[in-house]
Amino acid sequence: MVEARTSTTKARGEETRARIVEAAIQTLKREGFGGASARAIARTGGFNQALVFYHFGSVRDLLLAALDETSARRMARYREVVDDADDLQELVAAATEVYREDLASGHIKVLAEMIAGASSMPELGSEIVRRIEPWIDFTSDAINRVSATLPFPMPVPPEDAAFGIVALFLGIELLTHLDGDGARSDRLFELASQLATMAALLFGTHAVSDPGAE
Amino acid sequence: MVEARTSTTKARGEETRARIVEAAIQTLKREGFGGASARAIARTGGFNQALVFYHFGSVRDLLLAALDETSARRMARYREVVDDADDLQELVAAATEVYREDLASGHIKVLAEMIAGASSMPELGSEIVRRIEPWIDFTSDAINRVSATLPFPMPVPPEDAAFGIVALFLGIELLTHLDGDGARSDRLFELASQLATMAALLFGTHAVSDPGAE
DNA sequence: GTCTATACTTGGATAGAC
DNA sequence: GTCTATCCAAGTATAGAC
Repeated sequence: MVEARTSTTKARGEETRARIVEAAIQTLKREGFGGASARAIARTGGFNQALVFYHFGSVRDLLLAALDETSARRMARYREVVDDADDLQELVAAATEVYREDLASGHIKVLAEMIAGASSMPELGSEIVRRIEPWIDFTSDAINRVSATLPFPMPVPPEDAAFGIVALFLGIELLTHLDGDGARSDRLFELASQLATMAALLFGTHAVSDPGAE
Repeated sequence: MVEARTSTTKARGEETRARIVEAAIQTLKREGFGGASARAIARTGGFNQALVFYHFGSVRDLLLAALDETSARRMARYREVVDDADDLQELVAAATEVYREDLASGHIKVLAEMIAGASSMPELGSEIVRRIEPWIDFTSDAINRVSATLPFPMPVPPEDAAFGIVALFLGIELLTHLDGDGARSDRLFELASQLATMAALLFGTHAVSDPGAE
């Protein structure tokens, strides 16, 4: 069979593809949407500029592939951490942990750059919308799950709260990477954690499943 | 005196300057940071591309001037509306009103594009930080003022809350202009308003100035 | 699949005429 | 102060050699 040779070639191609995507993510993180040209990405990854077009057809499509990749990676990680959170306090703690990782991984930065960049690239907006929906759904599900442990019905529709939280994460990312100072966002998460604890003390969490509250 | 002729020339220059700044704001709104080239801005305003460099020296400096202009305009308007708000409900109502205007005026869009664009333009970040500080201070002051009317001490430091609110506005702007659908952000503001009303019913506002609470 | 070379386009910026 | 013409740098994308 010719498969042996073909699959080796294919494997090399896939490897290169991955290197290009990784370089695109790094470049988006460090130089933003405007700095993420085929040339800049190739410089970052140490490969030839023409490879971008061979493997992805256009810079636009490479950037979307980069967003898909970082999005998939982070979604896996968020699920890991957030699915373990059974009440509001744990959920806030999980969100804090995972957000700190994101400052390093650059996922939210990549997302924010792509969203802002969409204004100057036709047909990009709708592609990005499709890629954000899963995050709003994910957040919404997490809120739903936790709200079931509250002693009173959630005063806000989970979908709206989810939209707000995703927006907040994006905004914090924009501001935090602007002055390179993470102190203010750290304090904000710290604060959220304290408020969650306070809410737990005031109202008692697990009230639904805790017979003592009845 | 030569002043008569000079002042006329100067006036024409100032007028053109204003036209260029206005065109820059429009272009930033519609085509984003990446689309706001000297040529695109000149097309929007119907003037010559070289004027950008004569009046502002560089595109970068024009964009900063545009941010200054829209920022000053919106700050004046925000003060007008927010300074009238004496309690939490009124403050939320004022914020909602003014945010709806911003969707049209494009101020937050311009700000968000500039922040994201800063990653790909050296030395831009620190200039923008300077221009955001007043907004955080303004928000912080408003929170301070309103928190004095609460029957209990604010459980969150106003500066941190202000940072969070500015971030939230930025994030909402990014998401809202992405799919061109303002329904979700509308619901979010609606929700904030309901929560403020709920808080007022539960705890009673104006408790500090209301002798009945003592 | 990867590289070099190159065609073509757009953008920042300046010189010099008006 | 404004316009035309132009230079130069950087970017997208493709052709064709390896």
